[in-house]
Amino acid sequence: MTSVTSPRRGFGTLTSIPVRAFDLEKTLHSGQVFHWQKIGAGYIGAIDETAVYLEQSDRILLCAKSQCDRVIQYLALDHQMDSIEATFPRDSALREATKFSRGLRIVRQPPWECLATFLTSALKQVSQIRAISLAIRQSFGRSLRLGEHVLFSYPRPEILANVRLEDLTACKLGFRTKNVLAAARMIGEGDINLDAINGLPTAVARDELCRIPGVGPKIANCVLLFAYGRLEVVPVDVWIERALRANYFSGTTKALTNEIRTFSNEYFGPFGGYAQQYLFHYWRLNGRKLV
DNA sequence: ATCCAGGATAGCG
DNA sequence: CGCTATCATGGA
Repeated sequence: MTSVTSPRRGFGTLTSIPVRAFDLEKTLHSGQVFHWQKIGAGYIGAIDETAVYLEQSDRILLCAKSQCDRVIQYLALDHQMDSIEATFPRDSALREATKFSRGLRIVRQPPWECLATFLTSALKQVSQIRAISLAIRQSFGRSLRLGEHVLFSYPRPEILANVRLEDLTACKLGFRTKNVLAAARMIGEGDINLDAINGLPTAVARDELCRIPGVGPKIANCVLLFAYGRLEVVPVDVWIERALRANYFSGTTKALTNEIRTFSNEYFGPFGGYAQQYLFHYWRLNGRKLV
């Protein structure tokens, strides 16, 4: 970190963090977090209960000096991308996806908002997940001022546990409403301890998360990867399944979903979560061109 | 209009 | 165990 500072209208004095193999926009728009808003050359959003402004130009990331440590942690700027990518299997599909997605980081998201957000993600498009996240934040979150802007934190489980069903339904969660309420209550009552999951082996942590209604293997894996830093975990969604079918099972017409799941968490290695996210990002933006 | 979306689950055989 | 219908809602 350097002492270079730079003033930005309304966002106070910003500090420069040198970064490499990092792309802010890719990271914030890769289907991990859904609440960041583009403002001019930068982004505003909440990291937990703190309002943050972020702006990147080339190999410099700007943020408020007092928030540097938090930002570095959240954006996982400490990940050694060269070492991580060196562990990838060397096939052409992943190589292409890696070239396209380089700079994307797997963030360290607060567990509760990650869990709740992915509970709302089932059978929804990214744009709708985003709309739901913003609606829940605006309806029940804490308002945070940032210069002339107002943004909202994700409401704590104790808050959501006590909202009226119809008020949450108004956020367009559809059939997922009752699952979010149930999750908020389990955590509010201490039946599930999200902090304690940090200390559990991944398989045990996954079982624990799956006790929550609406959480199955895929959503549990998303939370393990995006909130608990289990970088070996590979969530398999419809996009990844398509990408894997097309690139690794092209001959076999009827590869079972189960086989694909088994394959994915053995083939991609100790940082399979990153490989998965690169493939997801590439495949989602480029359709089926990659074969 | 019809199909699909970063799935999970109860209910079948 | 494996398979299927179903769950709200909006976008393509």
